[in-house]
Amino acid sequence: MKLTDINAIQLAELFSALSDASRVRIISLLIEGETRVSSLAEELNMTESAVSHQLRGLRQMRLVRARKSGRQVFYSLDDKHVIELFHRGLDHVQHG
Amino acid sequence: MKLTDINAIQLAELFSALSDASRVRIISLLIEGETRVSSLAEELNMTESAVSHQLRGLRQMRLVRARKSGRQVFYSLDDKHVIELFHRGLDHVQHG
DNA sequence: TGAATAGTTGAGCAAGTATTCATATATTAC
DNA sequence: GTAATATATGAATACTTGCTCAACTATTCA
Repeated sequence: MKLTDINAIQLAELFSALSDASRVRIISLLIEGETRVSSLAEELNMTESAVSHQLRGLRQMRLVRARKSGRQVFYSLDDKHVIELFHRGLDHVQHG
Repeated sequence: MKLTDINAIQLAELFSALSDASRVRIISLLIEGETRVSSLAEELNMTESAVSHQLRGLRQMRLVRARKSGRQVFYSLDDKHVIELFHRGLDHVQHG
């Protein structure tokens, strides 16, 4: 496999994006389409602050993108590879 | 996406397996084939104890399997889905 | 203008994680 | 039997992470 240390760290960071149930649920909602922060918070039953903190991490990894409209901020996925990873993982946990 | 809370947690756990650089490197070596603990430790420049602790986690997630031979223990991958996830992730970090 | 709303941010804390170190167990060699 | 080797394990420690709370910015509305 001959993985560089850098690659190992980058891979770990990528998978870290999906290594928390809150982020998994955020990604799953964003797969449906662009969603604003307060809607995410409501659906996930989390505070807006908590959601915002997670979105910041996802933004820094360039996995989501923010679009501001008035005082609302709409988030959407910025990386389709993550969707593929998500679906592969879901297949795995759902049917072996 | 309609993800149950259970599914979200399971997904997060699955991705957690690859969310640490040491584990990523362990998996990458095991993709090459069955390897004993001390070889992993040497190649990864980690103590055998640290490797053993990580292997325990991977074993509990049923991602690796142990085969004992004399006083050595050989580990191999027990879940080919993880290899696919690994390769998808690697594609992503290597060429965008 | 001021009040209300949507979201972000930083500090602080509790819980979780990866490693080290010392010890324990199992197997082999003598 | 004892000594040496390979690995596993528990405790301790340092670090990381996810959340809450309070304060802040930006925008809309009256």
